[in-house]
Amino acid sequence: MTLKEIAAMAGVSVATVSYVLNNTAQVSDETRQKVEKIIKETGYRSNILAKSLRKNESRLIGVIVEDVTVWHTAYIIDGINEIAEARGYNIILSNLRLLSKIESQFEHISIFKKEIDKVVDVLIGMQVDGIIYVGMHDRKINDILHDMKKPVVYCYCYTDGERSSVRYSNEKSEYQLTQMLIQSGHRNFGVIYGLKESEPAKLRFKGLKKALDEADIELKSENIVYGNWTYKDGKEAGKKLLNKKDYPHAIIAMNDDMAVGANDAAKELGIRIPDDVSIIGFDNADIVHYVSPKITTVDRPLQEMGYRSMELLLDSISGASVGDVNITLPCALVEGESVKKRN
Amino acid sequence: MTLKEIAAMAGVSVATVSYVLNNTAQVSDETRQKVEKIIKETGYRSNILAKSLRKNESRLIGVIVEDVTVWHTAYIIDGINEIAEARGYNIILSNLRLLSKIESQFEHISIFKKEIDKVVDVLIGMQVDGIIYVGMHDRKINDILHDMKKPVVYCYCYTDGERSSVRYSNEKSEYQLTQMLIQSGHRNFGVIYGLKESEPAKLRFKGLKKALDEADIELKSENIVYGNWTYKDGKEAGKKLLNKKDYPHAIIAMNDDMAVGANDAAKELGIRIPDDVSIIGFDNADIVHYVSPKITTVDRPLQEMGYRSMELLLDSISGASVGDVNITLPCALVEGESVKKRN
DNA sequence: GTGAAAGCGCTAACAG
DNA sequence: CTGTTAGCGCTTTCAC
Repeated sequence: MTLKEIAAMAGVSVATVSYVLNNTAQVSDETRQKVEKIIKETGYRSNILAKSLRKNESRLIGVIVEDVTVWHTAYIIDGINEIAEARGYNIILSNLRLLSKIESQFEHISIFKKEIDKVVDVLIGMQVDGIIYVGMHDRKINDILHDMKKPVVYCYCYTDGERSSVRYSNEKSEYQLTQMLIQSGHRNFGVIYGLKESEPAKLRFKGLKKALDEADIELKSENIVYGNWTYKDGKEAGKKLLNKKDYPHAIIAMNDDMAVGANDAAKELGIRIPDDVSIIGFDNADIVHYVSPKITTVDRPLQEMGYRSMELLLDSISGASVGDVNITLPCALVEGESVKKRN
Repeated sequence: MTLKEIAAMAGVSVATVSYVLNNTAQVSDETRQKVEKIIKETGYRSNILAKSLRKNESRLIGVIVEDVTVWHTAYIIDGINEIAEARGYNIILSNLRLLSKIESQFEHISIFKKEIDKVVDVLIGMQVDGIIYVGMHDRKINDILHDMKKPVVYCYCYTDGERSSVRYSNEKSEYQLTQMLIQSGHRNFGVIYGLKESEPAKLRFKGLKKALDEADIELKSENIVYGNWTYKDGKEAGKKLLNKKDYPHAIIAMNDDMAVGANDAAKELGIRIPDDVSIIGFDNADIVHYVSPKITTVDRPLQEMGYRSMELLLDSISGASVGDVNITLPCALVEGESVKKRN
């Protein structure tokens, strides 16, 4: 079914049908009804490709995700999608599948420039109005889309230069969690640090250190143990921290997996959580709701990051905003049962 | 940049540029190099929209997912994506976001026919070559896309009528798990059933019953307890099953969340897993790798379901296959530490 | 109010 | 080997 056929059936010109369809000119009631009837009967749907070509705007957004199976990605896509639906945009999803391609050496992402270029080529070929790039780790990356003339927003990562980005606050969230522990009466701290070189780990440390410093609390260097974000490392770290006489009474694990590991370590050592030791995590992973006691943690605003990314992009597309905007959204405390008030 | 401009710069006709670009006619080396040079210099990318319009094929696949945040969805998308990339197709993702819209009353999905129609309208308008519909629960649904003339594949759900589908085997997998328990020497069984009306639950029950019947093992009706797939329900069910003298020595939980709940129930009752009681789950959820002991379970071939769905669809598009094909893929046993061999 | 016609960027006869 | 040209389905100016 094409416009032309509808026009023929209705005995009017293609222009008139187009007017009716888009409400773009005055059409007599009689004609309008005639045309609408035929459209309904035939189930005609206009060809968006042709329309886009003619109007030189696709209402298509390219979403490049580093890996769709990294669980935060789905929630960000969900957020992007909601705004897209409301504003009449469609999403082309490009999945780089970095996880299976590079395994753990994600820092060498620049190697994948070629693959990304390929994806971008297609997206631009599809005439997308803009691109959102969703990272699989929160970190700074090279502006992979540097030669993109159209608006770009980085989400769950960021880049140098004139590019907008949407992230969550690592530093502030860990700062607040730590403050909460301090206010609960804790003074003797242990830290289970994430991957030493990782940016979120550094930022989270900065946040907790700030809170401790402000309260004049010393953090002994032997009470800082490093792990690689995994349950296993968390358990080992927990044992190191807790298997000594003067073990810390509050453990800040930089993510939930490690917090859960430490929790299990405590159990094995016969140390009660939260009565003997309080533990907090980060991320609000599913797992914290299954373990006992539930681990107190912090929830990243994933869906919200999707909303904001899309809004930023659309503003940029419509010209409502220019230049780069860097948004850092707050995380929300999720209270579990792993923190004890001491007084 | 358009073909026309490139042609002008190279001093040839648009046809020639098109020939070079698509390798669709013999072009002299001299001309080819001249054109290629300009293309490279200008970074020209052909307009896929225009090409699709002209060729009347979009190489676009519509993927409708009931909810992208239901975790299996991401893996299926990943699988679809991999094939798409290899075969030169692009994915338009439509996310119905049913989870937030209907919460638990997903059986009333027909209400959402209107929303789905809207999505399909857009997809057809985009001239997609076919559609894959990814369910959030494994079940039979009305053929929501009944008036689609183009190929459709249902994934993680199915429908009546001439539609292809790709699923995993509930019945056979539970059958095999149960056989494994029987071979390990178990004879006294308990079942933690999922939502009574749910299809996977019924199928899984059918599978386990078949294995028990074949081995002439009786399943006492008081040893069947129902839950709603949640950790909490699993824990309650576990208590019911285990808090009596002659408790079963092997518990078949119909999913991992409930298995983990039952595992915790056992712990609270001082019953050792797997020494006193063996437990199995279903789904290979993340959680089973965190708990102690690791729960033996079964992994659904999610990525593979994505592959097969896409392959089926592409075969149908190319005319390589006609009629509906219904594929049921096997699950893979994931051995944990929750099953004891008794002899 | 309505229609004729140009043209968005591209492909593919067809002619030379 | 290369160019001319029609036309994919649509919007939009301009005329009537």
